[in-house]
Amino acid sequence: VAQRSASNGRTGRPPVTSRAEILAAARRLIDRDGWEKLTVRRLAAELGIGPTTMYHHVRDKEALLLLLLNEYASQIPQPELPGDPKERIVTATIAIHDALAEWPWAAEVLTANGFVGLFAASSLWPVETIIAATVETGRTLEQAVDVFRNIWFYTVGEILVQAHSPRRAIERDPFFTDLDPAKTPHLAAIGNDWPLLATHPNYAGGLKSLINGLLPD
Amino acid sequence: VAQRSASNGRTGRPPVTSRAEILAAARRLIDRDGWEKLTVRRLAAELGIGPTTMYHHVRDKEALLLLLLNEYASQIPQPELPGDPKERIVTATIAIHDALAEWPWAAEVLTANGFVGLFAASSLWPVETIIAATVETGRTLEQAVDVFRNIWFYTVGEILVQAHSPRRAIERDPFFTDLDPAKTPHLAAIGNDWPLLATHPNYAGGLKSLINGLLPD
DNA sequence: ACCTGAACACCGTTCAAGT
DNA sequence: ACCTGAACACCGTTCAAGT
Repeated sequence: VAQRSASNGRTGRPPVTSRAEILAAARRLIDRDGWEKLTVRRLAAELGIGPTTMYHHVRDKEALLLLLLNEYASQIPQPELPGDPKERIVTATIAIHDALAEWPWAAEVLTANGFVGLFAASSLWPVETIIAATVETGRTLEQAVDVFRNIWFYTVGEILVQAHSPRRAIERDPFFTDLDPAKTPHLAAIGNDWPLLATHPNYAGGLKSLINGLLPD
Repeated sequence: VAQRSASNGRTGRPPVTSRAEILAAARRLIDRDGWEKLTVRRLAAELGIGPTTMYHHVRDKEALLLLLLNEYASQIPQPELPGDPKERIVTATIAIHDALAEWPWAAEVLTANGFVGLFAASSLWPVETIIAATVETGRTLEQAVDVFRNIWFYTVGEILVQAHSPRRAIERDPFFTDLDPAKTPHLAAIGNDWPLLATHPNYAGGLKSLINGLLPD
């Protein structure tokens, strides 16, 4: 590589790594050790490079996360989309949801960085699909953006809450114990059953309800 | 105070601070310098105590945040609740939403810690209200918990996304510029207008749609 | 009983110097 | 052109020693 660079007309010290290698290592690190363990220094160690070399390939850590996110998002496969607009919205949304649910840190990056404006073009098909389908039902572009945003709020919330909820229901034994039944009768009745009732996830069901509420026939 | 402690039968070095003082200082710090600036060390400096004294009053930083959150949540005033169950849900939810929207870091703590199980009893009235109202519409307790969770997802998502969205629409000038109109025609058409279309917030509207979708008559 | 500073094991980032 | 280590300005937390 160094030789090629030289014959390429480029001069100076040959690179020891590249943006692509950095992104691959970051993904390896997250998959192996978890999202919290992705630090600039650990990443450098993973690559066997100096702790500050990354800064020659990526602006800073935030930019790294954004690159990582877009790389991941661009790999979300576009499913068969149904003809019915509302069903199409459901299908497209579930595709984003399931992809993000597998990589909850992605949703975290997304929230932490504001909004979809940071998505690269390659990952925008779900957004386009939802907007287009809404317009197809007779709504204006402005209303369609609104519909998308509401769906987005719901989806982000579900993923983040789910991601941080304790896996096992047993983790916090005394749940709604010692509640005053006079003030909160229902919660007192539920008591320790809350985790049981609340754990079984039904994202698709809630999503359909939301869409039906947003787009009544 | 030290003297009283002594006459109290207590011995040893008199305390220089208390849990209440720590919580008050933390809130002062957040309100003045922002949520990101709340660190154990800055908090100690704010109080004029050693950087590690906090650990004698609060288990660790996470516990501090939870205490802070519950203190804040218990201060959410309970509004007049309408008789109609669905309207009652809207009113109660908007009360939580508005309180959390003013303190977005609270929503962050809440997500970061899983779920409502961490709420102290004093802050549970909105949860109780939503569950009770849903049961009143003829649903089971299990369905009511589901309704609450869906509302919670939507609310948390809205607050977190809103909190991290850039205040001014102008911050990222080239928005959906240079999109391929063949692949994403609607987004290409929207282009730089996205921030304009997407900024005007309508939480209450989306919430009502969600509730209508979840609880059809 | 309560407080303290030193210390540990980390962060992200800048920058002058080196190849 | 690219890489490096030292350095800066921080974190949260533990713990022995002090009052």
